[in-house]
Amino acid sequence: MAETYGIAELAREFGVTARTIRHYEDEGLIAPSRDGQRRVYRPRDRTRLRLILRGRRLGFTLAEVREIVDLYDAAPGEAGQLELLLAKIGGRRSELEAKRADIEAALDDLETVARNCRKRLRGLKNTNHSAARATGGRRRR
Amino acid sequence: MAETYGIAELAREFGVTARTIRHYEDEGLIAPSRDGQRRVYRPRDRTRLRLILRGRRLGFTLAEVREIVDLYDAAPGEAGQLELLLAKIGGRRSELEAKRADIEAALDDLETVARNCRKRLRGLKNTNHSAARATGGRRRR
DNA sequence: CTTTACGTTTACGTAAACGTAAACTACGTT
DNA sequence: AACGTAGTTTACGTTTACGTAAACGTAAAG
Repeated sequence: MAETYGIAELAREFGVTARTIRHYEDEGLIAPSRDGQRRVYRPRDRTRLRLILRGRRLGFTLAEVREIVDLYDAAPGEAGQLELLLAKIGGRRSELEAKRADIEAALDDLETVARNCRKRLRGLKNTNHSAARATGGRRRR
Repeated sequence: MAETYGIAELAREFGVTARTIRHYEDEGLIAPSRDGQRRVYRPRDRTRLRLILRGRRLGFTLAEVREIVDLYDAAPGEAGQLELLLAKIGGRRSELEAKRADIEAALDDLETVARNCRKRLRGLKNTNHSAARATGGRRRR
């Protein structure tokens, strides 16, 4: 067991460049172990990278993403720490729900435009058909 | 009627700076009318600004946002145009749905962490209670 | 008449998130 | 021995999305 990955391998899998992954490391979002000088990524790092990229797709900054992924491997800790962690999670959840609401709204808006669009299309087709039967020819007025 | 707004007014309402709004204009995302040199925003512009900011919150670039908002006031057009518009809308809808899926996944993940967290909290409390009754004192081990 | 509020353009500055290139190492292959 | 592949660090470059400052105009209020 103990699956490992090279940086190029990981980069290919996630469709990013090695530079990007190294950048995330510079920013403290990921911390692969090393075999001498070479970075060695393990499943745990792979998971983190997945979370990072998902965060980025959702428009979070790297700083925000770091805070989010850090929630995932917070030490077991004592009661106070756990409650603080829960509070942070609650905050992030609210943010995500707000974004989801934005998305729903955007989808609704797009659907409205699409409906309008289809209606006009039907209008056009009917007009063409009537005109075709009435004048035996092209549209035009 | 014909409600109008100054740039500062609009900025306050949406919690952005005037600079930001002007920048959106520079980038061709909004085009207020003018009273001499001054920008005059009308309800239509206000709506566009809302759409722009929503797009930004969802992590779209200004270039993407422009393409999106442009879908909203595409000219009535002919059949071909309408179908192309519908196709574009379909594309954007897919993007939004992908983002929504990302959000759902993120929410699920957070919920899992929270559940674990609460479980450990309950564990701690029970340990404390038993220890308190058994030893009349603090936890530890 | 000056202050205050709001507005304008122009232009340089900046933070974030990488891109890109250089210069080098190390390993397995041909 | 030369080559390809994968990796490393260092460092300057670039794009995006504004921030910030300068210098100025306009109009109502004290």
